[in-house]
Amino acid sequence: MSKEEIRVRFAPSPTGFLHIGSARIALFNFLFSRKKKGSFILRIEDTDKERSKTKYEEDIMRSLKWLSLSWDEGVIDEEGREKGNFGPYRQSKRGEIYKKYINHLLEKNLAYHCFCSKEDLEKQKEEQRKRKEPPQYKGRCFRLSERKKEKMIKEGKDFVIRLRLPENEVVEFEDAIRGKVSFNTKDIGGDFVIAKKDFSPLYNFACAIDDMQMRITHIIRGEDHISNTPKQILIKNALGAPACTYAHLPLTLGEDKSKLSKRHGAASLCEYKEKGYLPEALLNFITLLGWHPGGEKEIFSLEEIVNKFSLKDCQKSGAVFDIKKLDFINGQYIRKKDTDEIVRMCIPHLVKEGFLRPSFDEERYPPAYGGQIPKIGYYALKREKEMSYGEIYKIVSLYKERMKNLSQIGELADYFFKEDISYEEELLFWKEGKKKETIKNLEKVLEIFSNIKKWEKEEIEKEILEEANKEKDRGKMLWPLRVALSGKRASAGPFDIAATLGSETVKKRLKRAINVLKEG
RNA sequence: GGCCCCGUCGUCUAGCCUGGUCUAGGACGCCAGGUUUUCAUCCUGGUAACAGGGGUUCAAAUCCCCUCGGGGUCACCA
Repeated sequence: MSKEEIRVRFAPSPTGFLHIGSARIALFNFLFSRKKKGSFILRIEDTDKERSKTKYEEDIMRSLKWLSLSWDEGVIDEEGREKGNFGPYRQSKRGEIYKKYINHLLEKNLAYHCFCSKEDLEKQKEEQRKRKEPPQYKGRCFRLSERKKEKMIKEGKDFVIRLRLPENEVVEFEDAIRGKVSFNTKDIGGDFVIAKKDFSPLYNFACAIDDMQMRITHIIRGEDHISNTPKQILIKNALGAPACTYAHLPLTLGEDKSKLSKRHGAASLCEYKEKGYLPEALLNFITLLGWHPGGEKEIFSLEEIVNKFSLKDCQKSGAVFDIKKLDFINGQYIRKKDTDEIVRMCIPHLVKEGFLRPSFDEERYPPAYGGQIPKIGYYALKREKEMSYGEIYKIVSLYKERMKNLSQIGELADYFFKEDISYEEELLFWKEGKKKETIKNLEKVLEIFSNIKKWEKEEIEKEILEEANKEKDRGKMLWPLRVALSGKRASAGPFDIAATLGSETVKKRLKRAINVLKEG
């Protein structure tokens, strides 16, 4: 490791699924490290034993991998393996390291035991509030005599460890996005707690120690950490650690402009994955949330983004997450992507919705999302027939240009996967079309279909169009045909549907539509 | 409330540092028209913003100040 090496970290706490907002923070760290040819480290901040869960840790890693944000150091897999020379990379495994530094600070008299009870502290704060002073712990226990302190520890009295702060000092740091930011020590709550009685560290302490010990050069994180920064700097200063650069990214906001959270609907990454958003599209979209390279291009590959990336081009104000734009970008990516891949990605959605059942050995080919779907047969449950990969391919390609996300395939193309379709009788009428005329036209179409030799789109189109063009308004024939086949107000084109559906089903649906009209 | 951060179309943003080229550009959305049997796509056009007020200056979205507005944060959580 050379001295100049840029080192950044993403340090989530596994207390929930990976969120769009945190994914964005991870992304910016990743981009910066790649741009600077530095290292990207994944550290798990699991000091909160109550709320940290392995399943969340797994979700975080899986989501990052899904987005192809790979990391060079840190916790690398679900089995708990790690990679890198500055581990452990889970805070829960770093107890000894923290203890060492706490003792060091205690010895140097830069930290001290505090025996004040919660009630005591509450009282102190209350008095300060009355005097209109900023509430802060001014170091009452710092002045305790050595003898008294020893005695209280021996008696087993509860205590915490506090960091001794310089009074009325300005802490200043350089923020790559905002420039100079400064705080006065009197405004940060006084001598704050760095560890509990059992020497287990609190967030700011663990974080500062880790960043120092892991030689992080650039701390890129959300704006909500801006007020933690002076505390962490104070800790590092007490330990004589070198300063590093900070970059506080603006927050990702919900529609109400508050910090994005669960209550703003689908917030976890896996939900977007399940809805059929492409990782490249999501990545492209969240990159644009608070970053812009200038120019008018908006669709970028990860590689292009890395090349153009700069913290200077980051926005200072928060960005509202707009699903409409994500949909647009996702649609662009779906259209651009290889059809085979889109088909393979759509199949799990069709399986999930009960349209298809793999007729191969599921044990051998688990149809997991994103996994490789074999190009062999499926069983269409609602049509009670086998369906080849080729058929499914045809259907999906009809919708490739129409989908905003892959999970729409089921509701959009359901009539290909169901034997019986239903619809309102009136839907069959074109404009002010009459029932009699519609029946006549459908019967005509049925007759043409019965005489078609080659059941191919071109042939069907030629024959039908020839007849339909006899009318001034060919919709009179084409609209009822399309509705009879799809049952929908909006669908793919009638010739595509007919060709894909096959002559038997087409004729059956036409006859049924005619009957519906005659009986209705 | 204290402290901190921020403020260009409804949304994401370009422009701001290094005032004039800005009657403020692009994208999403929305609206209209064209293509299409329908829907979607695609094409064309339109809609809409410098938070407000003071300075500085020949000239301010751009520099300074104030006000207002929004957000973040104030734990023995992270």
